[in-house]
Amino acid sequence: MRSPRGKVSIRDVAEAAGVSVATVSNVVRGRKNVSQAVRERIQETIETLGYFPDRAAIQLREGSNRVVGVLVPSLDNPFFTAIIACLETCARNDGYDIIVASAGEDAASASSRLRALLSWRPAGMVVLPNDDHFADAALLSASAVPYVVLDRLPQSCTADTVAVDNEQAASDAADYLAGLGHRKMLVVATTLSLANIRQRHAGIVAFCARAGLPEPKVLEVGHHAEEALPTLAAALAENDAPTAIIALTNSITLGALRCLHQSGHVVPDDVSLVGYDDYAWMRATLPPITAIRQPVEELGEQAWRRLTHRIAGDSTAPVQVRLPCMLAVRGSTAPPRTGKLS
Amino acid sequence: MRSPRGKVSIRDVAEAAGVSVATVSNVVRGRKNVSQAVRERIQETIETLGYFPDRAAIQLREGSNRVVGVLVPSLDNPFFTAIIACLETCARNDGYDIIVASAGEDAASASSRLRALLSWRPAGMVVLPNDDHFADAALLSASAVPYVVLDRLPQSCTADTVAVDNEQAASDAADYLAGLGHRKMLVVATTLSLANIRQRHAGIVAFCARAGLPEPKVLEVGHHAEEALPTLAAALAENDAPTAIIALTNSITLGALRCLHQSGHVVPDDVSLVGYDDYAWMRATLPPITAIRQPVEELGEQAWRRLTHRIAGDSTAPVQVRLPCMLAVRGSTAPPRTGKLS
DNA sequence: TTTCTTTTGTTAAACGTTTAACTAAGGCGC
DNA sequence: GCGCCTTAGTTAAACGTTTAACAAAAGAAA
Repeated sequence: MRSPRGKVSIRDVAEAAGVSVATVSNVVRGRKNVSQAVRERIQETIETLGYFPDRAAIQLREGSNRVVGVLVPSLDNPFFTAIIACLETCARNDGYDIIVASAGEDAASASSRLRALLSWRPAGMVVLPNDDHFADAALLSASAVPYVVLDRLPQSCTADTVAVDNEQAASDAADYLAGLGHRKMLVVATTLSLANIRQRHAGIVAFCARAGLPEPKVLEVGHHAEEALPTLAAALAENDAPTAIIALTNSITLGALRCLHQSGHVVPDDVSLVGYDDYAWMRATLPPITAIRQPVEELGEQAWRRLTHRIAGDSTAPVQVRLPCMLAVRGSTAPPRTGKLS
Repeated sequence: MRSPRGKVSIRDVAEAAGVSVATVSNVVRGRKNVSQAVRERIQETIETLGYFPDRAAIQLREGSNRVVGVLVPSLDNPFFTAIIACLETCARNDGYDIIVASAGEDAASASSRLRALLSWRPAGMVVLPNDDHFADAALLSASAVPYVVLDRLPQSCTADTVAVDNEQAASDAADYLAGLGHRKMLVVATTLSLANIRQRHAGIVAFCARAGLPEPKVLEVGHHAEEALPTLAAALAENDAPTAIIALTNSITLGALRCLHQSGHVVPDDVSLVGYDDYAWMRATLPPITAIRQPVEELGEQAWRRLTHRIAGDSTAPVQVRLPCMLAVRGSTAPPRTGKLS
C-alpha cells in the first residue's frame, strides 16, 4: 500500500490506479482532459493512499515554487512578529507559503541565514535588515530573486521599499506635546545607530527648532532597560527637568514606564509619556499610553503587493513607499504642571 | 557566466572549473578526497559564480532535509511567537531550518496548512493543536513524520507531548490568594472548551474544595475583552463580591485589567489580580502584575530535544512531559480589604 | 472507404543534486 | 615486468514531478 520509504509518490498512485504518472499529474493539477471515470478512480486512489505532492520535486521541476522568504532581525520583537503575521495572511490568500528566518545579532549570522533562505529558491523575499548597511543587498540582487525591503531602509536603495514616515510621526508627537504646553522634552532611545531611530529623533529636533523650543536632550540607553533607570532618574531630577518623555521604540516605552514607576514619578502628573508602536498592553495600563501607532498591517500588505507585482514580472523602476503613522492620544499625556515654575 | 535562468547550478560550476559535477559536490560536501589544487580552483569558481546549492534538489535526492515544520494556531498570540522564537534558536543550533504556518480559525484551514507543511517532507514537526480534538493527528501519523505535540494536548495521545502542569499552576495561584486571606475568587477565561483552560479552572476549583472555600464563580467572556466589561463589572458589584480575580490567559489578563480600570476598581486595594503568562508589560504596569509564569523556553527546548531524538531514530514509547509553572508574586495581589466585611 | 479532428492517455526528458560503482594513474614490493 | 593497493577523478542512476511530443481510438465530414 505504501512505498517502503514511508512516502507515497505519484508513481504509487499511478500503479494502484492502473494509469501512467502523467495522467495522475494531470488530474491533480487539472491541466488536461481526463475522462470522468479515470479521474474518479485516481481521486479515490489518492484518498486511500494518502498521497500528496512533494514540494521539493515540484520546485525542482518548476524552477521555483510559491514560497517567499521572510528575514527579520529577531522573533522576540512584537513589531516583527506582527509583520510576519500580516505577511502570512497575505501569502496564504495568494496561495503562497512563507519561510521565516531570524537574522540574529551579527552580520555573519544574518548573511548565513539569508543564504539559507535563498537556497530554497523562493519566488520572492521580504527583508527587514538588521542595520543600515545591509551588506547582504548585493547577495540578494545577485540572486535575481525579487525582493522588497521593509521598515529599516539602507542608505541607498535599488529595490522596492516600504517604510513608515518616522520623521513626520515623531514630529507630530512633539507637536502634540508642545500644544499641551510642554517646552522641555526628553527623547529616549535604545541606540541612534539605526537610521529609523535617527529619523525619529531628527523629526523631534526639527520640530523643536521650528517651534522655537530648546533642543530636546536624547538618552541612548541600549537594549537593557533596567540599566537605564539611573540615567533616566538623573535626567528627571535635574534643575530644569523635562516635562515630557518620548520613547522611540516599544521596548523603550516599556522600560521608561518601569523606570518612572520605580523612581516614583506619576504619569502624567509629573511627566507625560509618549510611546512608540501601539500594542494592546498600552491600553491596559493606568493611565493608558499615548502612542505613535505604526500601520503594521498596511506595511505588510503594501510590501506584499509590491512583491507579488515583481514576481509577476513588473520591471518598472523601484518604488519607495512611505506610510504615515497616527498618534493615538490617551491618558499618559497632559499639560505640564505649572506649579513647578514658580 | 550565469545560466539563462538566472540560477547557477552545480553544473555551471563544474563546467567553469573544468571538472565533473561529482567533484564539485565532493568539495562542497567534503565527502571524498579532492586534491588541494582542484579544491581551490572549485572554491574560487563557486565564489565568483555565486553558487549555492538548491535545497529542493538536495531534499529530493536525500528524501528529507534538515527542516522541521511548526504549526501554531495563530501568530498573533505572544505565547506562540515566543515558542517559535525558542524553537528557531534550537533549530539553528542543530543546523535545521523551520517552516512556520499558522493554522487559522477553522479545522479545514488547519488541516490544509498541515498538508502544506507536510508537503515539504520535513524531518519532523512540532504541532500546537487548535483544539482538543486534533483531528489531524491521523494525517500526521499516516505521514510517518516524527512529531511532538506542544501545549494543547488532545485527549488521547499516541505521540510525544510537552506541556505545562496547568492544574498545579492554577492551584498554586489559588493557594497563594487563600494564604493572603481571600475567600471569594473569580475566575475569568475566554472559553472553557479548551482542555488547557479547563485544567486551570479545575485546579482552582479543586484547591478551593480542599481548603473549604466556596467554589469560585467562573466567567467565560470570549475573545473580545471589551464585551466582557459589563459582565465583569456586574460580578464585582454583587453583594458578596469576589476579592480576587484569576485570569486564565494572557489576553484575558489584559482585558480584565482594562475592565477594572474602566470600572474604577483599584488593584490591589479593591481587588487582587493574578494573570496568566508572564510578559514584559506585566512588570511595567502600576502595580506590576502577579502572574503564573509558563516556562516558555523550556517548553520549546524539551519539545526540540524529543523531536531530534525521534528524528535520530529513537522508537521507544511516547513520552509525556509536564513542566511546572512558577508564580511570580508582584504588586497586584494583596490581602483583601477587611473594612468591607462589617 | 478515406481523411481529418478531437479526445484521452502514454512516453520520455528535464530540473539539481548525491553517491555507488567504476576507471585511470601513480607508487610499491617482489 | 607483474600484481596489488591507494588516490583522484568520472559516469550514470536515482529522487518525484511536469509537460512537450507522441500514439491510439473514436467520431465526423467527405
